Amino acid sequence: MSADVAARRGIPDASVARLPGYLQALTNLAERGISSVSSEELAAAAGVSSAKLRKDLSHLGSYGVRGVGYEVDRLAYEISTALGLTQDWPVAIVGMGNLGRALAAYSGFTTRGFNVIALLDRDEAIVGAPVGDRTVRPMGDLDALVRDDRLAIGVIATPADSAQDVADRLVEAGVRSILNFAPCVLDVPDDVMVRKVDMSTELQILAFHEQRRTGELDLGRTADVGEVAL
Amino acid sequence: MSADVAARRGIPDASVARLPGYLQALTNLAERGISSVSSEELAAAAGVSSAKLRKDLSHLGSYGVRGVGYEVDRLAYEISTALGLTQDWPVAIVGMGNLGRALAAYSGFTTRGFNVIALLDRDEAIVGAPVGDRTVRPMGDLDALVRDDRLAIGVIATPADSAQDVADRLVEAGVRSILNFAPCVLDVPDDVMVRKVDMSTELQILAFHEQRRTGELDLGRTADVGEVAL
DNA sequence: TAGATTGTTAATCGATTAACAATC
DNA sequence: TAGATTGTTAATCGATTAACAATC
Repeated sequence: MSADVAARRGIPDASVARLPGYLQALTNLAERGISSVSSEELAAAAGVSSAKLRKDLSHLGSYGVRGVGYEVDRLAYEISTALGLTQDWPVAIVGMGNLGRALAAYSGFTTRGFNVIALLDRDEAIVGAPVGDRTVRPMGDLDALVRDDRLAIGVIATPADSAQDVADRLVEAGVRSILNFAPCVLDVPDDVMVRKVDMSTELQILAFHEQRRTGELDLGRTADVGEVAL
Repeated sequence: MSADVAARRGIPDASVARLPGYLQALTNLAERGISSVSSEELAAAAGVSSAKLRKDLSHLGSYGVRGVGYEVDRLAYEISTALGLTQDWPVAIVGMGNLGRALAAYSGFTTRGFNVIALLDRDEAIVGAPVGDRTVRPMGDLDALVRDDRLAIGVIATPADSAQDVADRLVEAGVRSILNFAPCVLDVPDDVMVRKVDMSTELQILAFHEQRRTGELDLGRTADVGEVAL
């Protein structure tokens, strides 16, 4: 199977998840005026092994030159294309609490490939209020946003207890990609993709390893004590 | 090997990453007054398969009852213990921009298992300013925080270009667990654990699938065109 | 006991890694 | 050509899944 066909078929999820990191590293190199890079160098910049990088890139096609490396601009373009970032995706943020406001102000959103076209909130008391240079809109605007502005991605920044309701409304309006910041599992149809960002989950994973670290001192003593009866 | 020993040895990373989700689902059930749950029900609540749930829990020990299920409170306690959440971990947030302020106000941080003991910023112009009911402190306070307050986890909420510098200072002060919100790779010693939360990475992954979805209409036509020569 | 559900096994699947032939 | 580095192969590793014996 040619690389071209591989690119059209499925790129492994694990590879897709690393492409943004490569793109970021390449953008960084370009800003520093570097025009060519080896897999070894790019892998180091992205924090992965060079074998993994080359394997990942091989799913996109063959854009390197043996003995030389990759042209930074070219590879960045190819990854952007693969990720679908050559067009701007309209994004709406729902929930104008602390987090929602921070996300609305976050420049990373508005840069490459995304365009925050609306801020919404369920609470009528907040609707109409200004947030940055935008005005908070009611949930009822969702249908029009999907229809008229091709809204594709919904960001949920509400508390957990209203997240499912917001998700239902997004799906009903026709949004099929959701980024969920609320600490809860969303129930959506199979054709809707949800990705979750959860800070407390990440902290808990850190706590696990931190505890393991401090607990290690005791292991030598407890390891041969034998099993503890239930 | 007994389950007890398995728990003391390594729990697979993939399992550890799912434990917070189980804990969340269990907390939810407890709040709704449900005291017993089967693997099938809990798995549905956490959004995983029941086989995966049972396999994950088996790494912790044997806390279910065959033919009955799991006691909600007991299992929540065991997972909390495994994750190291029976103690409070002191956390410092570095970077008091939009995101840092939102994180400082985020209640999810202050609840179960974590305690935000300090907000810091590199910028002397911000140091001393109030954020919520706290005062922004200078980076120089890090050593004292680690020494006197057992600071264990550092949250980096700075722009990408100062994140590495902040990470260096955290490591120098003795912090070995870092949650990085800046969109960049951090270079740290092997014994320091970094987890990354990156919203634009998540958006880009959504864009990939969104693009694939809309591109699917063309696949029937292009699939049998044959290979495109490089 | 009969029914239900866990904990574990073994098979499958997908991802990672090392090594190297291809080739610039 | 000689040196360097890609793209790919094959081996290894770890994670997922289905099935079921153990047992409440």
